[in-house]
Amino acid sequence: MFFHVDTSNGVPVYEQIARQIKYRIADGLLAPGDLLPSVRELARELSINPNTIARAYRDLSSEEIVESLSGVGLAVRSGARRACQTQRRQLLQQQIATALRDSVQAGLDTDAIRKLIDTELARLKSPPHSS
Amino acid sequence: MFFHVDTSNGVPVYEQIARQIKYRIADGLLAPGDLLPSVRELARELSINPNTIARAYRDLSSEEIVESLSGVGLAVRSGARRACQTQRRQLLQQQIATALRDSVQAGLDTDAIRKLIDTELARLKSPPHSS
Amino acid sequence: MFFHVDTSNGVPVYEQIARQIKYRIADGLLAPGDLLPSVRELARELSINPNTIARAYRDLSSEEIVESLSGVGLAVRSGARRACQTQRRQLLQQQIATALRDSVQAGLDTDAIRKLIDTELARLKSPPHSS
Amino acid sequence: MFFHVDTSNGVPVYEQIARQIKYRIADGLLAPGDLLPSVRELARELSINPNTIARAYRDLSSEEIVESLSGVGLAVRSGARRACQTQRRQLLQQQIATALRDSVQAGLDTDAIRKLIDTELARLKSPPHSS
DNA sequence: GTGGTCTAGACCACC
DNA sequence: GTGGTCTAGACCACG
Repeated sequence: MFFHVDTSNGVPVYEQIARQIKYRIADGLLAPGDLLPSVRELARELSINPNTIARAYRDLSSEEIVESLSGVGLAVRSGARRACQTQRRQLLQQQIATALRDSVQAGLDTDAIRKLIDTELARLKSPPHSS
Repeated sequence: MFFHVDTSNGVPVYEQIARQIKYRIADGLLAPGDLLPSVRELARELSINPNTIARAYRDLSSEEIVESLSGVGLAVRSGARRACQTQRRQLLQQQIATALRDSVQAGLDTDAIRKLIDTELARLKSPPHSS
Repeated sequence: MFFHVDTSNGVPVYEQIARQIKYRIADGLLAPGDLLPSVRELARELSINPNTIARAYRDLSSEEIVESLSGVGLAVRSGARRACQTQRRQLLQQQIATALRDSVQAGLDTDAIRKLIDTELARLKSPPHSS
Repeated sequence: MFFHVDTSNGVPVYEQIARQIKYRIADGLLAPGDLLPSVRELARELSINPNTIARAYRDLSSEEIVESLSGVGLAVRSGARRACQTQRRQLLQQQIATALRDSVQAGLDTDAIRKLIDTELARLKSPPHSS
């Protein structure tokens, strides 16, 4: 279990963790019945306070992505994959919608927006030398 | 001065205001030498805490977009337009880049992304019933 | 704002608080737009750690019962009353169903169950001398 | 020995098991002198951690419902039936009392409560399609 | 002033 | 061993 957490980008750590777990579930890397890494283990691994991990796990629980098997750990629930896929799609869709809406509201026309997008897509395919 | 503020989208109110002022400057609607509305006037107009307006203005000042003419108010500085245009482009570019990068990282291919974008652009032109 | 918390009955404190707030909303004692008592204030009043109150409030937030007005506090959301009423009804219904099911599973017949219920209802109307 | 254990209803598994054994004793299905199934046998049968069974048995022992016959197993004690019947009644009575008290405290009147109960009793006799 | 995040560490129930 | 609750206190963003 390798996660990437960036403590300095504004996004709460517990949310980064929850999100990455959801992505793994969406991709089938974590299948229903699989156990999440234990709170203490993941905390040690990421050098993060166990409570922060627990917070991420609690959120996943209350979203019914995982369920707590008392004394055993947290297991991915059966309907989780589909839910995670849906969530991811909605999240991206909303993010794109916001970016586009802001662009329009900032006075850019459709052509200018498309140009921006093309530039970025091209850059993603062949990432620049540095920044 | 009419601004659209949305208190429930996560973006700080002061930043929404500062950004919209920058956009107006970028478009030439606010020209160098023009005065911003007074803090208390704008606060009343938008039904917003004056501290919030003050914070937006302070940010604009420290970014050297506007300058304080003592006893008069805050005036758009001479080099502001160019700076605002640059900032706007960078901001949108970064936002779009993030959305696209996240989409790619989530496993969507270029075609799927373009499809999403087209859907959203169409929706922007003819906004849906409610949603 | 008076709440009754019992730290020794197994039910988590944060849940007792959240539940009592929901009941107040269901009864209209807290109307949409009303602010909850501040975390620190309620913590002081109940002699409870602020984090515990915050946990209750966070749960109410993620259930969309209340919304956070940045820098202002937590306000009851518009659809909250109905949701709280529904939740309360379901909770009680489930509790009663469980009690009845357990009674049946324990071998009691319908008449015996009804007798138990009548006894308890009578006791509720005229509470006993001591325990 | 067939038991119904539900790992997802909050009630500890060991308590569910202990309780069902008590119910059997109360009904005379397990008579004084009868042996409980061995820990490992019951654990295998229910696909449950042996520690959990052991915990249930330990509780029954310390409540003096069963006694350990060394080298033989756990046997139901002579006074057990009466005690189990009393316990069962008290347990159910308390559960029903709690449900009723909560209902009253939530503002339901006696008629509404009776209606709820009738609905649930009817449902228990002819269990619904699924739900 | 407000809520939100994170850390640190204690204690509990369950398996 | 597991997760869950609670306390205590620091720090931050927002109004």
